[in-house]
Amino acid sequence: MILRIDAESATPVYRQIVDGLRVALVKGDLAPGDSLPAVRRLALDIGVHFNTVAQAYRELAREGWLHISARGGAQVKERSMPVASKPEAATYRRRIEELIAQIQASGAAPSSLARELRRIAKALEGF
Amino acid sequence: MILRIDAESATPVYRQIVDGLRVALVKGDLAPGDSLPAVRRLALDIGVHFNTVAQAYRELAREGWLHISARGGAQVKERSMPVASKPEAATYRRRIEELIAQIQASGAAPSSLARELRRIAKALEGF
DNA sequence: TATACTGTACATATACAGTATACAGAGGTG
DNA sequence: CACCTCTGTATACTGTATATGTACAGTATA
Repeated sequence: MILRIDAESATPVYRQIVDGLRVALVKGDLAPGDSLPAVRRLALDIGVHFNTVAQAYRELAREGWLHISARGGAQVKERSMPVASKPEAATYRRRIEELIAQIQASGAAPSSLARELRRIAKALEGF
Repeated sequence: MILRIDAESATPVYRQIVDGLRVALVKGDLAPGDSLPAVRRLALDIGVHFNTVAQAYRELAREGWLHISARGGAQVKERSMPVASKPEAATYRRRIEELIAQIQASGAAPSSLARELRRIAKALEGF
């Protein structure tokens, strides 16, 4: 389980878990049918309380990614990608721009940043 | 002052203010020497307490964007872009991927998303 | 000095994050 | 069946973060 948690970060741990797992789910690294580690197991690995992991699992279940059961634990659902409303670009443009501005403000070179964005854009075309 | 606040959002208001202003600062819409609205004024406009705005201003001052004084209020500093350490792409790659995954999960079409990323990348080249 | 404007400081109410602990459900094994 | 062991859940509790109310201090101007 490749999942780095930054205890210093302002974003809460449970959301770091959600974010990290969601990336794996969207990319397909976690495929339908796959089992996730038990909450106590993952909690031990990343050094938090198991309830914090459980909260993250519940959030992903709420989003439709996981199916949680008493014995089987958390499993990736067959119907992975939720059937949400297709949002307009304007809806998420601001959020991307805010993140980019934040990264730029931290001193990242615009050219390097642009390269990274193109790389991700290219990867997206594969879908 | 174009600054939309979403009271429903999970991200706290003061950080929405910081994020929104930082975009304007990085883009240059807020240039060195410009004065920001008084805390009570902006607070009235967006419908929050002025202390919440003050907290946002202090955060941006801490980042080196603003100079705050008793009479002059908050002004954009000459030395806008902070002299931070140039972070490696790997440092922020994960954060971008997390945001993109989140947007994808909400149902955004990858092609539309890729187009948006390229647009931002192109804009970055201008710097 | 009086006034009117800036941002600041501090106490408070409330919500959120993380943990400890006890619990309930499901399946295996004596 | 009784028991054990594994799963996630529920509740209570502590500390932190957010937003506000109120009082204050600094600064320019009439």
